[in-house]
Amino acid sequence: MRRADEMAVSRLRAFEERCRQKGLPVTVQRRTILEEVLRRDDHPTADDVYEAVRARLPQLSRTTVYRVLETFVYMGLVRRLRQTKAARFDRNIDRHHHLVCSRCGKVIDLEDRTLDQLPLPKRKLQGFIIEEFSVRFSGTCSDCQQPKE
Amino acid sequence: MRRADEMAVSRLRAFEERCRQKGLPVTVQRRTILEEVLRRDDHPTADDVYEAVRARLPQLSRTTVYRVLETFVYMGLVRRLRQTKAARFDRNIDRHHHLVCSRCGKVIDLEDRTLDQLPLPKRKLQGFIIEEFSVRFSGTCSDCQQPKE
DNA sequence: GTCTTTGCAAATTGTTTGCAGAAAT
DNA sequence: ATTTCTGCAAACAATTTGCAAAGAC
Repeated sequence: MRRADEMAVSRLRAFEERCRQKGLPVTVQRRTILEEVLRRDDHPTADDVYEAVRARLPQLSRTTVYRVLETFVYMGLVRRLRQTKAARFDRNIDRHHHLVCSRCGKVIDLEDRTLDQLPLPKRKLQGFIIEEFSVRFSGTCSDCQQPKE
Repeated sequence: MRRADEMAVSRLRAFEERCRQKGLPVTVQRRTILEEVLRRDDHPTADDVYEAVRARLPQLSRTTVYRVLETFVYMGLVRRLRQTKAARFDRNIDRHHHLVCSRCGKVIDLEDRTLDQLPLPKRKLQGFIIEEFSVRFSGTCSDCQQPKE
């Protein structure tokens, strides 16, 4: 079993655990949507997830996908990104950074221990209580560098 | 004349200059919308700008605001932020960072020379040609820390 | 006069809501 | 049995488009 699969399995267990704690039902939709999001590293939009999961659950509605993803964000299982017009969902909840292509909107994860160690400004910055940070690099991805057109 | 006003005046001149270079007409709408955006440091949405400018140009349409802001982004006069559901526009085009309130969505600029000096990863990172970067801190702003409710 | 922009209305895209029936605990 | 979820239809929010008239150069 690959590393990524193991991670997904343990995250699915954690999900069921947390549902029980909070009294939330574990439904097929929730499990299937979570599997899909954990499987992907391309930060799918709600609609991407909908299209992908519909293959397995044909009666699934777009509304449910939105609602379930919202629940996952609330539970801290996935993260919502707003770098592009449609929100994208990120299975990676650890501190990490992003490369965003300014032409096609593609978002790629960047793990970088050096960046992670940016000192979190000592607690209050302009009255804010800082909880997280991440660095966003923007530029042109390799696909978008090609086309002369 | 205050510092900010001087900046706005020179930016308005730069705008007219660039329009001439590119053969783009300088219209009342464009000048008025640009004045409004340069006046504000609160990253207004297209709709905020529309509401504000409508006081001076009552016949202005929302469509025009969207189109004009798009043109400004294209010309490099302002920057578009997508931290919240509706896009916000930022008059500050120099390298800077943001504090984003995770409750109310407010975005505050952060100037920090130390952060600016993060070494831009040497040219190609995962095939990307990096052009810019910025650090985004998220947390709870002072207004949102109060309400017990 | 020519070319681009503007305003309007309508279409699109992304997301949310109300409600009745279905599923999970 | 109780509570929460799901699907549907419809509402809503943000943004975009087609087209004729108006404005800038």
